[in-house]
Amino acid sequence: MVPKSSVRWESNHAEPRTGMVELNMVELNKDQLNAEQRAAVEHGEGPLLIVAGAGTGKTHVIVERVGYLLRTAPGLEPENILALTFARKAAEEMRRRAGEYFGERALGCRFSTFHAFCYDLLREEIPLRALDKIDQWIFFRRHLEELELDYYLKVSEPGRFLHDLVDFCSRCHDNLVSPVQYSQYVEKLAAEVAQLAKQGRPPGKDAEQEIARLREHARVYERSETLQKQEYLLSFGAMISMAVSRLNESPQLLRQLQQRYAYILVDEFQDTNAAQWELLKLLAGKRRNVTVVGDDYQAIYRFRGASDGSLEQFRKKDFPTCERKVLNQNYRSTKSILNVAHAVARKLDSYKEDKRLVTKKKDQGCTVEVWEFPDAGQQSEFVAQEIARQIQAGEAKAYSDFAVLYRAHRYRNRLVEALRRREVPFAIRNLAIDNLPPVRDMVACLRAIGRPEDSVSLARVLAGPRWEMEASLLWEGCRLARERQCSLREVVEDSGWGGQWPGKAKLLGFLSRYQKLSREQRLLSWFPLLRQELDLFGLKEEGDDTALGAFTDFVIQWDQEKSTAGLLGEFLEYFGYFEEAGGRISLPDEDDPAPTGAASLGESRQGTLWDQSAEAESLGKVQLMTVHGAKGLEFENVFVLHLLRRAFPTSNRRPLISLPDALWKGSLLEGDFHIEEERRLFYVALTRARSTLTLCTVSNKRQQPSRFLDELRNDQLRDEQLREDKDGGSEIDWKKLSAPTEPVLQALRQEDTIRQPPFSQIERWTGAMAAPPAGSLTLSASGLDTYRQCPRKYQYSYVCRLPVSPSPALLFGSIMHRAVRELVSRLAAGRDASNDASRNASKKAGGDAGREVQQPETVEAILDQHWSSAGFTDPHQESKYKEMGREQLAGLKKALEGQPFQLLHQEKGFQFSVKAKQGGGTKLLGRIDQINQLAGQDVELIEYKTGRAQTQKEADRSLQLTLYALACREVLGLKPLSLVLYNLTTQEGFRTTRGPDDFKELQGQIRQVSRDILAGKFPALPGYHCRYCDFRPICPAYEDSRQGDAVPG
DNA sequence: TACTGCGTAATTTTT
DNA sequence: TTACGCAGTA
Repeated sequence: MVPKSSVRWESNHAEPRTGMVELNMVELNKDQLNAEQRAAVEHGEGPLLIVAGAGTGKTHVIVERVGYLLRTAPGLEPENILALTFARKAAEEMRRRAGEYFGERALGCRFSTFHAFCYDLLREEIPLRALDKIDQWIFFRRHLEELELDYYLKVSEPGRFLHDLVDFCSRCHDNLVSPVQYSQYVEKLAAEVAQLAKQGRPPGKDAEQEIARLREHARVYERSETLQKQEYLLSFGAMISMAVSRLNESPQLLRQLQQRYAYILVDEFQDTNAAQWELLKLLAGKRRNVTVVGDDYQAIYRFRGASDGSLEQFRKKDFPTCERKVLNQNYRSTKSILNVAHAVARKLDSYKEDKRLVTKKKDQGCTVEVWEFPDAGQQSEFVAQEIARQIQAGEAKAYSDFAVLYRAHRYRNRLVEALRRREVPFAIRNLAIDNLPPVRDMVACLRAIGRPEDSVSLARVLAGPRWEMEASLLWEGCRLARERQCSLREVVEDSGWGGQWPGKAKLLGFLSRYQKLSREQRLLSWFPLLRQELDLFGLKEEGDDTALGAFTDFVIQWDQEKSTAGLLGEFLEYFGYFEEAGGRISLPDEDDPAPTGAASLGESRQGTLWDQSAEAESLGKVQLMTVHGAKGLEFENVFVLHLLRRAFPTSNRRPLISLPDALWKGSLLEGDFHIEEERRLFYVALTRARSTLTLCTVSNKRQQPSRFLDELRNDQLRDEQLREDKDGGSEIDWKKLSAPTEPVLQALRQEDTIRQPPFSQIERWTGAMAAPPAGSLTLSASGLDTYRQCPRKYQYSYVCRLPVSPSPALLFGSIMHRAVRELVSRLAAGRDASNDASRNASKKAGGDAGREVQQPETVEAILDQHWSSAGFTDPHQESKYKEMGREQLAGLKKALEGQPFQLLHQEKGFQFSVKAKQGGGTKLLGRIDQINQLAGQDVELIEYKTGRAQTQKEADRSLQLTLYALACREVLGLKPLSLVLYNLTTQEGFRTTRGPDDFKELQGQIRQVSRDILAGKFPALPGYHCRYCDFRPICPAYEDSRQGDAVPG
């Protein structure tokens, strides 16, 4: 892994750099252009396509061409040059270099991203505000009712499909499909379907449903666009498409721009989408002085709308007269690395022989290594160990010479732990700070102030040392709140409670002081004060400032750009949606100017998470980032982590709502385009390395190496056999770590003991609640289920008894249970005595009472009688639920009408004990919805479900049903011959049975769970269910430990 | 060649 | 919760 000779290009960097990663080719002096580069730079008029492979000086050529044009084009002023790219940083970097090479005059050129260019263009006319994806989600969520969702509405989770809808709209913009055009497309289809029906070929229900679904897309797109326009909001996609519209509508403006921008240059052209492409053609006008630079192999952004084959299209379709220049002299990587990269490129559809990269480095460089590990833990340990070793041995000079790349952020966590253990400094690009303890403390504090009913957040706050509360008192308060069915806050405010608690007055004063402020003043006016006060709590640790600074910026931005009155309540609503939409707050880069008034608030973002001595500082930090994040960067030594099946390449996930082919501009996606894109991503990863490249993978029973590695190995074998093309084969050293090395073993041994992230105080307090008093354990079916899903959730809910407000879905369920009970009892009564089943039914309907029960007014009346709005916060959601309730009740009635039944019990409570082998027993509690008599002691149990329709399999496996059947036999002395799980959503009942073996198994499970509970075993079992868990604000599984610093630059 | 059932894992990001 | 890939079957 040691470079045989350390070829260093950065002669102007005598000292090791600290963290700062330069874009490639900075090192080349402007006069050092090779022949191809020079030809590209000195191209005259007309369209020019520069196909520039990785490390061939792409950006350098653009900047040089800007300089060349300024020097040579007669009468050309800087403002006549427009240089466009995609990332803000890339645009800034171009501008910086142009200034550096050609002086101040060059700064007069326009260096911009496509988005910024369009945004500015549109804002010249109307003041607009940009909406990112998350904010667009929130916008949709707030206007849910106006969108009139039907197919895409899930009542229990109204935001469920909003990302899909937002993505769909965005794809329309990318392809310049307007709401009208989409609607026309749908109506044309609808007409065709209708035509078929006329011809006596009924299209079937599927087609009708499909049309309805498409119409819903059209409606959402049209409505959301109208609403956004009304509020002067602009999504990313709309920036481009609206700019194109504006240019089309205003020939004068277009002419003006065409005259102004005599030369247009585009970097990373392979990432353009149809809309950007159209914009470019418009701006280029008749002069067509467009220079585009790109590399098909590095097109990795099709998932966000970039069209396929932009470079080919440029040449073949729109600018057939263009000149094509290929840059293939690579200044970055060793020959070994390029050989491996070539082996990958060769497999691409867009492969072109003339693009083959040729290294300018003189020696071969060291062999590329592929390491296979028995598990992911050892993989991370190895990488961390290897980096530490190379620094210690002097094989590498600085930590900042290392980069570790991964496909997705989540593969980073283990590595972070491993690096930290070895005290290797590292920096993470795009680090989200949302789940860091100080930020969570702050959010909990804001919620405790603004939402008195939020007991979970208050509990987190109360655990802070400042309030001098004992853990036992907190849990006593929680238990009391549950008993009184009130919030923790109400208990705390009760003057008769907590007399022995010294900090009580201080806490109440604190809460009421900020509550008053929060109702009267903008959040921003008192937020710094709160932050300062929290600093005094004694919880502050190193690095907290950095994270809290980023959160402060987030609040500032919200206040200045997104809020109306700026009050806390509005912020909490916004933030709740922000979290639900999956929003992340990232650390800002240190070289960015503070976007808002952070400095004026006395903030500092300079704090680092690592207290480094000056000596350590000079070694920089290992760079951790995703492969996407690494595009455009280069590093001396690159590790690529986790090259596994299903991890890299990932498995394909196509969008839920796709734009029809007929509306897709640009070439259609053909073949296995997902694998193609992943392969290009792999290519990008490989070509980041200058001297050493190490690929890591894992192989065991469940995990297998990536197919990309298989391909490399097969290629190598084939080449060795053929020996025809000495340079063609990838020379890779395949290594396998079968037995962990001693340092790795040591580290793994340490893992359990050291891995104690600085969780919030409440985590320690929860430990005090470990064991409930022995011998008095009571379990319900839901308690049992909860423990099995996540023991920690059980602890919060049943042991600590933290009060939580029931979710709308739960409220609906309990209302429906009561309503169903009434309906069933009326139906049963109606059958027995066919007179007064319904007082509300009109007499005019006449006939027997059984029919009277079917009158819709009765359903309405029953539902109204049991409905309570308490707990529903969203009126639209409530009315949707009520609508569902009506349908479900009506459906049930209809279903029951056809099936006579003998009602024996309703809501029948039970209680019995399961004896433990030693010590006391466990008391089981529950209530059975309905018991019908079949014959004699034979009965049928019915359990109603209002949520997602359960399946036969779920009925067969349901613990709840087993428990009820057992109770039925043990307590009621009845024989449960049949158990029915009845779905009110589908009016489908699944019938199942339980036998002695099932009861035995259940009792065994109950004993096991009881033992674990009494032993205080409450590990958190994180999973998808965390999304819906009330205890997220205090759960350690949801809390990141502090991580590395943000990458500057 | 489809279908069905189970186990596993849930991207990447532009002002 | 859901959707995909893989293995086993009609």
